[in-house]
Amino acid sequence: MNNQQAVERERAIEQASHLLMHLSWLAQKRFNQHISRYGITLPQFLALAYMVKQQQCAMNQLAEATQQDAATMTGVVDRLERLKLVERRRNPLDRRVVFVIPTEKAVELVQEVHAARNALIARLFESFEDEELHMLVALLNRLLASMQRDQSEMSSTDM
Amino acid sequence: MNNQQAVERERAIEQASHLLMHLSWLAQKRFNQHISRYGITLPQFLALAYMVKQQQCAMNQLAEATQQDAATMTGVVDRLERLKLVERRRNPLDRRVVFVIPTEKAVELVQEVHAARNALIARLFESFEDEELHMLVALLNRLLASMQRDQSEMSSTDM
DNA sequence: GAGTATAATTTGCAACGCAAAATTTTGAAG
DNA sequence: CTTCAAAATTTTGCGTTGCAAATTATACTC
Repeated sequence: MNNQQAVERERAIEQASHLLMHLSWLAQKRFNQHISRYGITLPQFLALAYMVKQQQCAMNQLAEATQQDAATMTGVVDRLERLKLVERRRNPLDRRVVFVIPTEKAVELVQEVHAARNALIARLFESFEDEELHMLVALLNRLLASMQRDQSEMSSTDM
Repeated sequence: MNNQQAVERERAIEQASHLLMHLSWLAQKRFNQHISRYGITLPQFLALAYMVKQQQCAMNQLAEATQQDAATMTGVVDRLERLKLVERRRNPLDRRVVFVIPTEKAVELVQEVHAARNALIARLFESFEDEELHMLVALLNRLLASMQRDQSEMSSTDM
């Protein structure tokens, strides 16, 4: 009954907790491994992918969007610049802000990585029925939204 | 029909691919943030948690279980030792191997972190019905298994 | 025009991650 | 018993991330 259900839910939470940690650890290792073949790192790729989607963005946004510290972002963009994957350009309207712009090479790279990544993920889901896959995607979307909400609460309440 | 379904599946794979990357990035940031309050890092915690479960293990196993390089593991264990969270002890039967043993302090720490983490995760799932939560756990379990299989294939075929 | 806020960068330090070399110990073959 | 290859761990060295604190350049406000 009610009590029984509460116990079961708690057990499920525990499992979910462990699963999420383990899974995110493994997934990240795997993604990193995959991306390193293209000569860049995961933080670099995340920044690059966001830029390609936005066409152009300030260091500011970039740091917030990828959840990286501004100081860290400077270093990441430095390395991307060295690799000729991005260009920095000051905003003439407000010379404090720096726009970062992906090069052609970067756009191609991101597409390539995405395609390869999708192939990799497709293999993982081979044993999943269409329905299960869709269900999982829907649930993960909600979880992600929940995490993002949590994150913004965190930063607004300042801990 | 069939074609239609294939297209939809492909789209779902794409979403899943992006979701997994984004989610694992966020989750890891969040876990790290959470764990750093206890004065240790995520790699350190993963090693610690595994040790506590096993009571005792070789550097070897520890590295494999946590998917970290043996050389990296040495450093991680060094720091845990400095924090008095583990002890190193050579195996008398084979003096090449080093057993790592968690201290009392470590056992308590792991429990504490787990409890706090569960509370954190419980908040994330507040809007999930019991049924949805169980469904997600089941699906994630399968995904994890799939990833682990993939991982071992990777290492056996050496890329 | 002085003072404050904002965007980015710099500096400095600790932890990973990983390749390559070195060390210690084991086990097997001659 | 000696020699030599294999195994477990550590060391060395280098690049990247992560983050706190200080700095710089620019914009905005009074």
